[in-house]
Amino acid sequence: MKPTIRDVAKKANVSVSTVSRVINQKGYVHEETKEIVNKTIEELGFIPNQLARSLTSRSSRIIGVIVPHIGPSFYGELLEGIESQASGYGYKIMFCHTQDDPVRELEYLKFFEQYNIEGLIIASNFSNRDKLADLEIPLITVDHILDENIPSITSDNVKGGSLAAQRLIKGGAKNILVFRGPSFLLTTMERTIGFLTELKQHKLYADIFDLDLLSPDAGLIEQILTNNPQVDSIFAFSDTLALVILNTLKKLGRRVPEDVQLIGYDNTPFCEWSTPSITTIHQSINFMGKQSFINLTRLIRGVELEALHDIIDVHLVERDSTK
Amino acid sequence: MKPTIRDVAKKANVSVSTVSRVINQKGYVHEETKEIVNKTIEELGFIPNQLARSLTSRSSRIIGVIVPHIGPSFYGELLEGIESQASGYGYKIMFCHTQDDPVRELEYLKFFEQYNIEGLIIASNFSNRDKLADLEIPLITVDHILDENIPSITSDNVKGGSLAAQRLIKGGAKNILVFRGPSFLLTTMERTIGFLTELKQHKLYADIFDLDLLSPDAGLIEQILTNNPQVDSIFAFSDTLALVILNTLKKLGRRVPEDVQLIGYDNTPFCEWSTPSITTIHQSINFMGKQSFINLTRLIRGVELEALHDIIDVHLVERDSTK
DNA sequence: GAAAATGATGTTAGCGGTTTCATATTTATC
DNA sequence: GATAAATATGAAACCGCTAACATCATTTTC
Repeated sequence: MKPTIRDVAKKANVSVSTVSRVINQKGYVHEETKEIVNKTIEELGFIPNQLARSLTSRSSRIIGVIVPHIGPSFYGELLEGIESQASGYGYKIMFCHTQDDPVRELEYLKFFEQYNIEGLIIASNFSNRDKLADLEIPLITVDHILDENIPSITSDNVKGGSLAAQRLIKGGAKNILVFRGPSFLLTTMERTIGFLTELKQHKLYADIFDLDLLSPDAGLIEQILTNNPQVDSIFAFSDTLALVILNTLKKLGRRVPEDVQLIGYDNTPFCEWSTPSITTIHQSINFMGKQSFINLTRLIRGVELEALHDIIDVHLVERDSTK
Repeated sequence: MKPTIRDVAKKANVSVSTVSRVINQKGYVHEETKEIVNKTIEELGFIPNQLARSLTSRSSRIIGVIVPHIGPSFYGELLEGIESQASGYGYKIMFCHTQDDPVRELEYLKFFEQYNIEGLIIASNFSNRDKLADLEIPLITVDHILDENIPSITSDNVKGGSLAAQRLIKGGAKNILVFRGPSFLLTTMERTIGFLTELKQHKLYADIFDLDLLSPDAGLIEQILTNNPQVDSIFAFSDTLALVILNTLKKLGRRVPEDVQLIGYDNTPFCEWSTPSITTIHQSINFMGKQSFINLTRLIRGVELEALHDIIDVHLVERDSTK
């Protein structure tokens, strides 16, 4: 049986409240007593039961994280960022992946409530927004903005789109194609706006196609590229997408970047390993994770946030797929 | 304030134990009473406090998962497999990533103990093995075998090595290079054994180099390949590695698969998108995650495992990088 | 129809901590 | 030296829930 605070108290010949004071470094405890208690804790290998502590203190030291999935790059890295920051603050994270299923969202929300989580980070496109309002726990969204009033950490997608446009224009873009993600995503819209605005200033425009960012339909891409023989510049909204496009271009005998320039998004490692390597927009995903946790702890402590919506900078990574 | 079981009891004009019986569907409750209680629960939006439940029932419904990191493919997918299975069983997972740091391992172990986790899945090469023995909670390792007596789920790495060898031999392999991971990993050793054993039967052998599987040193690879102009077949222990090798080969003007055949490992999505696409060994990572959770719940319930060490099958995925 | 079994419900003692309050001992203040 | 303030400790209530036990009504059994 695990030793409890009472075991420690008995062995150290003090009361449980004294032991509690020592553990929590709170209230008056004589230096000598403290030493005895600490020694006893050590001897017994006593580890306070966080579940019991949470019951009285009302702080579980657990935060919930909701992501749509984990497998491919983005969310895994985000999760890693959040977790590394959280552990430094003595918080544990409980995560779940909803696969964008509204029913699962609700299930998980209930789970989280049962465990008295102190805060919640949502990195998925949450459907049950009204339920969130009832939740009454600090909440922050990452990579999405669910509501004006819910604090968020997002990447500067407008700038990302803008940077991509600038780079393609610099390379002499005339006939431009955009392969973007689903249009209901905020990130998609923002990048599109940034990109098109920049083009407009140079009296350019682009044709836009909506695709799946993670497992793009290679056949569709081939068809689009075949139908657009004149294209000289492409902006893809994920590196994965860029990779498939690159491959298809090669297949069709178009040279990159000589015939067609290509820019991806995310700066995933394999951009560097393709031939040619892929120019891309770098997002500081890990940092976004860390920052979201930091802001969440502010909310938990009731400290005002510097900005309700925190926008993390992006930058262009020049490689060989642009002129 | 969140409603408690007492609030429900008072409003429904019953005792707390009756409410408890209704919640847990345990013991005798009159059908009518049950309905009243359920209705009251609904009205009040009562959600039982799992922390308090855990305190008495001694089951936290939390399991811990330790991975070295999450970012790139393998562990993210594993985590996703574990989580999807766990949530179906009403378990929540708490995870941490240790970055193979022994100090962090211990910190996390303590964290987990505080939360009375019911079981632990370790997917990292755990250093503090003696501490695990003290832990007294069900434990399972994935992708590693820490100890003869600790149940494990691993991939059939010997077969994986063997399959790769067979395929390369089929393609006429004569001069073979192996780019593997760090030799202290069990997976590395097993694949090596499987591969070399198969070669030996055909009176072949291979030169072996140890590299980093996730962020391989491209310069070193180029050097090795330059020093081995006669090489006609390469087995890389990760797809990432294979991709870098592929790229380097192209750079050196060697054709794949005509001059050099290449086989990767893992079957990550981008194998399909490179030119040529990469032949690889498929591991059922998600399934391993699920299976590890299922076996863990057996251990938690005290049910005998069918096999202490469960080995998950692998298979070859033929693509264009082999002859 | 009395004894035994079953159904339905309540009372209460924990689970392992925290925290308030009471009490006792020092130390500081005028 | 009396009073106030600071230090040190313990007893006990409580956090929200479960579960053992007690009680009483209703059936079943012979």
